Amino acid sequence: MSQHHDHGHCIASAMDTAKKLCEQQGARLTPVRRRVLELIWQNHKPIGAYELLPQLAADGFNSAPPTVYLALDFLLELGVIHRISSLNAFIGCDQPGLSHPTGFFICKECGNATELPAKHLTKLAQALEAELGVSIESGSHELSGLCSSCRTAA
Amino acid sequence: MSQHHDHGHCIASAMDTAKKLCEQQGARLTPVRRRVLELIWQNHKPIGAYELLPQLAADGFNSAPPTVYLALDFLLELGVIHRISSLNAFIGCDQPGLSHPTGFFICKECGNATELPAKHLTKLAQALEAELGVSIESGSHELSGLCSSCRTAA
DNA sequence: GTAGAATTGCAATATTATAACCTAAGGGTA
DNA sequence: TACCCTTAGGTTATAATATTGCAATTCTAC
Repeated sequence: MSQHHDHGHCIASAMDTAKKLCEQQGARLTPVRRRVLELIWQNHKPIGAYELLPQLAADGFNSAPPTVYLALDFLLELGVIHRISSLNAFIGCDQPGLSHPTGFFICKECGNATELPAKHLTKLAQALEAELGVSIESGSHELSGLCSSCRTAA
Repeated sequence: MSQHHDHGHCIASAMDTAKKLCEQQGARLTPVRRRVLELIWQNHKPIGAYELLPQLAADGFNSAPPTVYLALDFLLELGVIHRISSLNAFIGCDQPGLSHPTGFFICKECGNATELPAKHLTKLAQALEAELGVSIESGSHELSGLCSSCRTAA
């Protein structure tokens, strides 16, 4: 993800994919759900549930915690967002719809999160399964450091 | 980690390493800190801060949250325990003292957590640094599924 | 033995997330 | 359309996790 990309495209694409997935699954992308997804995609930084609440309130939505958590649960289930547990925050998924292992790199300077290429995560999982004799069903990988832009700037 | 290993050895070894690290660094392994570490090592399952509190109380220690969080922070800093953020829980480190990338496999059946071999994690980090142009400073990998014992049992 | 630093005790509070229960809205079918 | 059923959202309360700030104590170095 470059620093100055066409972010409007990111949002449009994410909303479009969510809409399609809902249609496929007979699920409803209701106003609150749609708005939560838009808010999460307002940039590439993870956002906390309690940061979303006042923004929902500003749009006239109810702003009690269950409102946002229900919407977040729905979007997680649909696979269009992920939870970053080390930050207690949520972020849009780059590759929604594909079932894939997930992980993020979060720049400690600019705060942007980049989804990790599934290829490497799959490879790691396979190596670990072979070595440990376990069967891996899910996982999360949360890395931090400096992104390429911030490295250059520094 | 086998199901029926000599766990007394795990504990003794962990306590011994903590003591040595403290001596090296001029840090103090005070009674609360020692006890928290022992409690964390009572088995190989991650344990939450609020589960530790009543156990500390039973030993006559103060049992307000800051007590346990101060001790946990100290042990994290010393590198003898890790935090598993997807569980809001803490677990002893197998290889304390070595600076290494950390990750765990947590069995969803028995709850035991196994530390992932650093070798694979290092390799992943290198591949990601090359591909994304980032510099990785820290990370956590939290995988779940069935451990080999539970797979066999099932 | 005293000063300064580190540690602990203690009370309050912040942050994140869920439970329980009720009301309202959509959507299919007679 | 009218009805029923299911899903979604509203509301209140509370649970679970974690931190802040300050006072009191203990340790260590000098």
